[in-house]
Amino acid sequence: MKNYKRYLVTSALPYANGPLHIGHLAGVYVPSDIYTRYLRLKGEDVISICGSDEHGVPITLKARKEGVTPQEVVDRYHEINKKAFEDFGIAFDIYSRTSNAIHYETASGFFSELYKKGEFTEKTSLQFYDEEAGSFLADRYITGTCPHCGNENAYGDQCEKCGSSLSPEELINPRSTISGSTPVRRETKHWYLPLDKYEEWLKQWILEEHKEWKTNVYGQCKSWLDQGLQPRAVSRDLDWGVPVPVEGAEGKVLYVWFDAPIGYISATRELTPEWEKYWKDQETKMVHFIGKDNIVFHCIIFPVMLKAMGSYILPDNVPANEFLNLENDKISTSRNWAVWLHEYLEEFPGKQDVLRYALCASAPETKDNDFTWKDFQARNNNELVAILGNFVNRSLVLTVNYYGGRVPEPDKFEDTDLQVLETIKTIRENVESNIENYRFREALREAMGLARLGNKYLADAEPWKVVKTDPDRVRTILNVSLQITANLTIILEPFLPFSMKKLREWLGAGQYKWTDAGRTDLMVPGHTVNKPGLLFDKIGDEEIDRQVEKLLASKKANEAAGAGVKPAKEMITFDDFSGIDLRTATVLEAEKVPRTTKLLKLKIDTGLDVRTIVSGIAEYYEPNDMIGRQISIVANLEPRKIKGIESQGMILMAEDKDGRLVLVSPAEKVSNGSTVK
RNA sequence: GGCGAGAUAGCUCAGUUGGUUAGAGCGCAUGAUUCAUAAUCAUGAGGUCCCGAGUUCAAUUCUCGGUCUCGCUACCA
Repeated sequence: MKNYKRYLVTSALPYANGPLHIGHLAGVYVPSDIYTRYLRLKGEDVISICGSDEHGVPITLKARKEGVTPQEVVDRYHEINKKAFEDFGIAFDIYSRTSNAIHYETASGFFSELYKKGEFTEKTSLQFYDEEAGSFLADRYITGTCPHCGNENAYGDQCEKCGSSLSPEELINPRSTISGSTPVRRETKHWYLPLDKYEEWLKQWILEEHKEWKTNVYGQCKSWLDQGLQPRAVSRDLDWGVPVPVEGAEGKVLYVWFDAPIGYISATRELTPEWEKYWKDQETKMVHFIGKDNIVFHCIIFPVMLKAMGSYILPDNVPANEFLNLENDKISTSRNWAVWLHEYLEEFPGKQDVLRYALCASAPETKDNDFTWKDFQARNNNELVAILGNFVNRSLVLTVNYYGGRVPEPDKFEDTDLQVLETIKTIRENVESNIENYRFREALREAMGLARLGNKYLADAEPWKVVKTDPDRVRTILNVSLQITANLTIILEPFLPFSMKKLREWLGAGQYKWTDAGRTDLMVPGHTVNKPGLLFDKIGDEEIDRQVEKLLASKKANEAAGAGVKPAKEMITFDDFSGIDLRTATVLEAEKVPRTTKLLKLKIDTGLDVRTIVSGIAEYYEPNDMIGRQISIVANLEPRKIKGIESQGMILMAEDKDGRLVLVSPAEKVSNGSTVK
């Protein structure tokens, strides 16, 4: 393995449209912080970079909805998140943001340089502009008639019927799917990063040279590379973001996924004038900590950007984690199903390490994982309190009781003592190799093994008994216990920084280095230790129940507040209503549309005729369940081709807030073709 | 529907380049112990290693098919 001179650790930039929750922490920030703290403790030259990702469409939408500017939205969450990270002990060297000047300058410069080098493909096109919605339309927001097969509902990028690849301007009679209006053509120019040009290089770099990447990461990269890469637009028509620094590019900004990773670079520039040695020296090891949803950007797109620049280094590894669930349900910001970091910090003051421990111990490293408050409580009470806190307490209390807190001079080390002391080194090595391979769960388990070892040592040596017969022996036993305790402050420091600081204060110890772990003379005879407090407190059922209730309450509040219930539509006239021909009908045949998940093709008897309707209900109704059923339909809806099948009408369905669909049927059997009013 | 990842003790996870009794931590049971926040230590019980077929002397491990979970993607007037 290559020896590096310095490390550059990046953590995914949290998107500044909401507060941080435990999912972010477990997936990205706790691991990256452990890694960084470990490297610092080793005395490595390491910087840890993060910041708010503040551009992109969702933020402009949120701002519009709240009637404020995008800047106000990002200011709000940037402050909340920055403070929450600090209070939680995620020790970034800098937490920057992509709306600041240095980022604009960096991102702009990055683009310009690639532009000058001719790395971009430029494409001027007449793009469709929706005047009602006031924006350019992405390809898939446009439908129209396919020039090849005449399918009236081809998409801007592809015709689903004949399979041909299209560009929106080829469509005949285009329509905006946003407003339904006919879009106008406006000339617009965009720049594309030709990922395809780098395909062979990527294959070599990832598939051949980085077989050690995690299977989820490697597998997803392979899948992208096997499918073949397409040029990817790096600009967007939008007024929120870094302006494209090219003449004639007014009203265009850098695509947020081009913009955001450059944030790592601008944050580094903001941090240190020596930023280039972290980004451009082959002896720097760069590691990106991210969640699994970001793999393609950090493994394909950003590396291509860096490679195209020429002078930049590439990530050595991208340890992407899976997702964390909460109490058996997906974490959701909009449904308020989350444990918010800023709230946790208020409700569990001084317990940063407990959450750090719980999240690391069951981090979603290899598959999605579930966080439960019960597990959190058990981790605290049975592991932090019972194993770690207890051992520390035992050795310190005994020392205070027997020697007034003075570290005893050891008498004679017996085999058992030497074995225990020797094991510390083994544990250190195991923790080391696990951390360096991004296996933080296992590393933590190993590290806790030292506290277990301590408890066992005390139980076997029984100083409280021996003290009556052989006081000299007890001096050795407690000396060994104190050496174990001192070693704990080193080995657990990356995981539990707050508690280990406290423990070092009790020991009256200074700041050790990682390489001190394994030493058996950390506690010098004669040195005085302080009377200990409790390293961790038990967490009672009431506290846990309160959190669970809080979650359930937010679930109920959501329902009560009608979250997910769509706002009322505009008033219509009776004439408008009577223009809709609603009827009852009976399903005669039903089958799944091949190669789709949701679509059923139904043949129905409407009383007027027998016709075909395609409906997206396959996830809720089996074809067999549908046959013979009486349903309600819109009979005079303009026919539409779906997956090449003409759908002549629409089935009425009730859709609840979770998207579940239920048939709206007559309560009793009526004749087909009965009008519904 | 396509692609990727996962499925191993009650819970959270290791592991097996195919080979006799599949491991750890926590929980649970029993015993020991009292320096310690009823903490600790020892012992033990718990597993058709997702299902089916195939290859093999031998499969939890390899191959094929399927089921379920998650992500990306398609699609849902």
